Amino acid sequence: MSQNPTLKKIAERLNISISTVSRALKDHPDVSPETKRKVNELATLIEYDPNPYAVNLRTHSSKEFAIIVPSLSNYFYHSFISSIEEDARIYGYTVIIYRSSNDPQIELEILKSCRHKRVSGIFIAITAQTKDMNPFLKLDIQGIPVVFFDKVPSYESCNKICVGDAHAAALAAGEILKKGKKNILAIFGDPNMSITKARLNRFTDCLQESDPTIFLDVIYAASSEETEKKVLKTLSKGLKKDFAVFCMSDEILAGAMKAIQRMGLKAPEDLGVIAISDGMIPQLFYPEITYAETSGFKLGKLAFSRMMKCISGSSFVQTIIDESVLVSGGSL
Amino acid sequence: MSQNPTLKKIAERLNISISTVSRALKDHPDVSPETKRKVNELATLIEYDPNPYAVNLRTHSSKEFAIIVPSLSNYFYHSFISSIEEDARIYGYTVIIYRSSNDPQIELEILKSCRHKRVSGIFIAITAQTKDMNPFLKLDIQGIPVVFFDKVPSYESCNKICVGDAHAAALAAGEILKKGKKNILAIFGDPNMSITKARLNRFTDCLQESDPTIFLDVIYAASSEETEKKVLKTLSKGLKKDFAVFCMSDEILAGAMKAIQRMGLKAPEDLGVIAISDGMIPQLFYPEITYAETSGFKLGKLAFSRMMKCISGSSFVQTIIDESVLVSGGSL
DNA sequence: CTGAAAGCGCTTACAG
DNA sequence: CTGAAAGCGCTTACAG
Repeated sequence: MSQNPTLKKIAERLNISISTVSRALKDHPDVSPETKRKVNELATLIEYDPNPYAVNLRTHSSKEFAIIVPSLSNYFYHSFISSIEEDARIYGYTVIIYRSSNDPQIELEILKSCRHKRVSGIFIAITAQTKDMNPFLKLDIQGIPVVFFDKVPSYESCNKICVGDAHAAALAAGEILKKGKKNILAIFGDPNMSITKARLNRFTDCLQESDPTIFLDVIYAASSEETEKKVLKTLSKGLKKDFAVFCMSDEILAGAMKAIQRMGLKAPEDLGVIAISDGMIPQLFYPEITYAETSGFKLGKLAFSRMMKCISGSSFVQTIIDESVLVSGGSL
Repeated sequence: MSQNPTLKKIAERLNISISTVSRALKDHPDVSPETKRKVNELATLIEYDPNPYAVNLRTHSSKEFAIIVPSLSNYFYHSFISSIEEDARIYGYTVIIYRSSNDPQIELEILKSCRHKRVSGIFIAITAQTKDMNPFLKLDIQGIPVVFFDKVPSYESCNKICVGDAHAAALAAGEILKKGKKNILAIFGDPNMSITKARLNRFTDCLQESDPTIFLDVIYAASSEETEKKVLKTLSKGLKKDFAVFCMSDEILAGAMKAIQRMGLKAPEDLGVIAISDGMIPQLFYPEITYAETSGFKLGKLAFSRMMKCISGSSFVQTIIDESVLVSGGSL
């Protein structure tokens, strides 16, 4: 059983005290250059690395960020996570990824575990049912900063980094108008989610304000399968003139495309298709689907810099909105 | 600053020793029922939860599993991770997810961090370039079991849980033969990966043994984009009779489908399409793509039970192969 | 049945 | 410049 190298071992081998070794390793000004050299040499040789549990027990800091997401099967979250990991690495932080499975109960357990582990900070996209803000306030009191992203609570006084839902919806609506579409089938997700509300309101407002003659059919679907069924039903009634389908998310886009292909229809010839998306699914089709991009990567950068401000003691909270751009794929 | 509840606080309030509190909380037989009751009551009240760092420092065990994957943008890994998380929760373990980004250097850092954190066990899908087995042996010596899954090393003496690569390839080949396809374009990924070799060998063997008149064109592509380009080139030379495309992975399937759609071709009328896949991408198309399924979920169950055997002291190693099933989608 | 004590590996105020 | 000592919060052999 090869034991891990410890400060004690280095101290013994070098015949100096543990305190001095500890200081030498942190380049403390008190220690002589000569001692530092010797200590560092040996430390490198035996691959010394401080025991994180001991350090944490002493210092109460973990150099660890937690990212909590409802689901992992989502390209948007991947890019968010990648983005955070990239920055965290630079600052010497480790990233732990937790998945709440969209279950408030599991989310609560994860939060508790984060509290006990005294993580340095938490990035979280909450579940659709998360109502109780108390666990988050508790974390705050303990000095663990929380940065909400994407799926955020309506509670005012917290740090939120959001996709510009309204803006993305406006971009999509604008493109629909530009292309002269008059009959719109718009499909939205769970009406409880903050993002659904924001996207829906702006989308309908934009269309109706600009052109009152537009016929807008709004439907909701909780899953890809439900979307497919509902779209199929609508399409099988026959295609209207200047028809376009708007999908508020990737999941919905997947279902809609299934129905469209099933009916043997082609975009943009038979109908227009446009979505709000992270860009993965739109690119699987030809022509690629036109979409308003929600970039997890950019959101990650914004969230990380907000987090670092919290850690360095800034107590004021902020809501940051990342505006999307329109990516034209030829489907509209 | 609200301090965390500790054993000491409970002991003080109840006027008993810390040792007794500790024992009462673990339901140690030495402690009187009455004391246990009082301790548990107070513990629940003040939401006591042991400090994981202190526990680990004492016991050298973390009740934490690490899952290391090259990439997160992969439905197969999601289902694997979900599967492990599900089981881990039951046994009181936490799961940490790490992403190596397919970089052996980052992988090494992660392994080191796992070692220092003394995780209870590691599930890992290695990068395409991972050659050095030493870090894994070191972990083994330290008593940290490693279970390789999906992307596994060729090194014999370790625990491996694999997709039945050869079997999946054979399934696909069998289906191609059954449908009477004679001209096959087969697209494979990085030839260094163990899974590429296994899939390629069995695929070609199956086809050639059963029907020597079959014309097989094998190409390699490192990415979705490269696949698209190469398939486009092949297709633009004109379609052969009884033509089918085989894609060894989802990434390749995505690229191939792009090219096929671009050429305005339809499966199964113009050509057959078949893949080895986890099932997410095949279901985006209509008709759905026929595929040999590699189920991350099942693999997770197998890997977890292997891990638990390692933890309970079994020192013998094992390679487990999970055989796929064919899912017919209508594209062949 | 209960408690005092040692120790896991580290950091840091205090003393020299 | 260096070291002895206390303490983070827990567990557990030892003693009673």
